[in-house]
Amino acid sequence: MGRRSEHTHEELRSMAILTGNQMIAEGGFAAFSARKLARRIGYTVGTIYNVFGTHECLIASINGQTLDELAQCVQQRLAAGAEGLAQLQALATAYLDFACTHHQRWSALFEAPRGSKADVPGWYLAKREALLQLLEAPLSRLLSNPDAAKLAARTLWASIHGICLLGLSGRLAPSSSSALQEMMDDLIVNYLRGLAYAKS
Amino acid sequence: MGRRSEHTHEELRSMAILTGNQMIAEGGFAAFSARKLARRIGYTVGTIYNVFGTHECLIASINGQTLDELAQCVQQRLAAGAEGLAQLQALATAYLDFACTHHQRWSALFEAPRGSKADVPGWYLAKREALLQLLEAPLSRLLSNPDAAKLAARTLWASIHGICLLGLSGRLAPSSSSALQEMMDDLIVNYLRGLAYAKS
DNA sequence: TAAATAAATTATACAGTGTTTATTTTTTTA
DNA sequence: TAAAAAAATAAACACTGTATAATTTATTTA
Repeated sequence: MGRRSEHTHEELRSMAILTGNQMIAEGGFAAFSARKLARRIGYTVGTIYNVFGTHECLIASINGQTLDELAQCVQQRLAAGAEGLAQLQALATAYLDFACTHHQRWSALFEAPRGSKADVPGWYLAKREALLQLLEAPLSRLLSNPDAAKLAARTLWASIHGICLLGLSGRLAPSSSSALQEMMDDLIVNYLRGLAYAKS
Repeated sequence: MGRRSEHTHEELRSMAILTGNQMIAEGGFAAFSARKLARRIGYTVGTIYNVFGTHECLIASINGQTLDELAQCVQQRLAAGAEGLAQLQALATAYLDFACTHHQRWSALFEAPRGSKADVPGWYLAKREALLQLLEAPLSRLLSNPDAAKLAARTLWASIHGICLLGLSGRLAPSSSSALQEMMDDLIVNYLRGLAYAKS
């Protein structure tokens, strides 16, 4: 079979991203392969490589979709209108909730074999940076010093991430959802209280 | 070639673990494969499977060695005699230093494709638990409530881990060693101060 | 409209991988 | 010395990502 023109380039692209995410959601990152994906959308590996170029870029595209949904989830919860500490807690909770609900897909964000630093697409880095900004904004309102806010955002971001990662991968003793929620609150409440008392 | 008896079972075991760690240190987890390992120690894949049973168990054995060295590193720094906050900072610094120095091997601890929860060897879980205990001990001395100490240990452990992971994998904007050290101190100092003021 | 060109899809091949099985060689045992 | 057990290999299986050549269709050109 040769050229068929049943789907445009963009259609193929979104079909692949959708199906890829389904595969990961069903069987985890390990259950994903370009060949299986191609078979599921009724095409061949070659077509996949025609559209995405390389395996790494294919995965980045699939994970990019997950990042988008994650960002949307967090942003939505932020719009609920909490302020200060409560806002940060809401943010962490939203992140944790998403990671729990879309366990496999969220894990896949970090299971992609990392090649050289440069071949992660720029638009993917931008999506990640946007998420970090969501955390930095409320911290800037809480802390007067902008540099301190930047540092606090990165520290909190990495810590929140660590709790999710170790918790959801079962590398931490009690990894029930509520136990993780408790750790999240513990982290944010105490870290922020520490920051507040640092001024005096 | 059949049986040769040039090396005992235990010798083969340690040869494989040593060489496996070398391979990971040189080219990262992606550069590792059972076949290459076998070739490097002058044997065949079959022999590797004879000794370790499965790929997952082989990797657990290699990573177990890394965990041992990590624990030794941390314990050594703990013996330096700091107390309280300084002791926790020393612990985090030791962890970060090890992760920096043995970047690839440390990363490999978390890059192993995770199968079902049950097929991680029990002795491997024990090694991890021992590391967590190193953190819980000084916290127990700092906090009167034992449950609070347990929670604090897990929260801190996961957070320290998150900073290392995101930092060393380049998923955080400035990932220089000193920047990570700054984040570590930021986390520990403020989190503990928050805990201290919680009592009053 | 007919021919030439470009584009998309597949088929095929290559070098890997983890894993299993049968086979061969060596050592130990009886 | 003969039989049994152990250790190592070779070969095969079903995969994987990737690259290239061949084929079919659509588009453009003459």
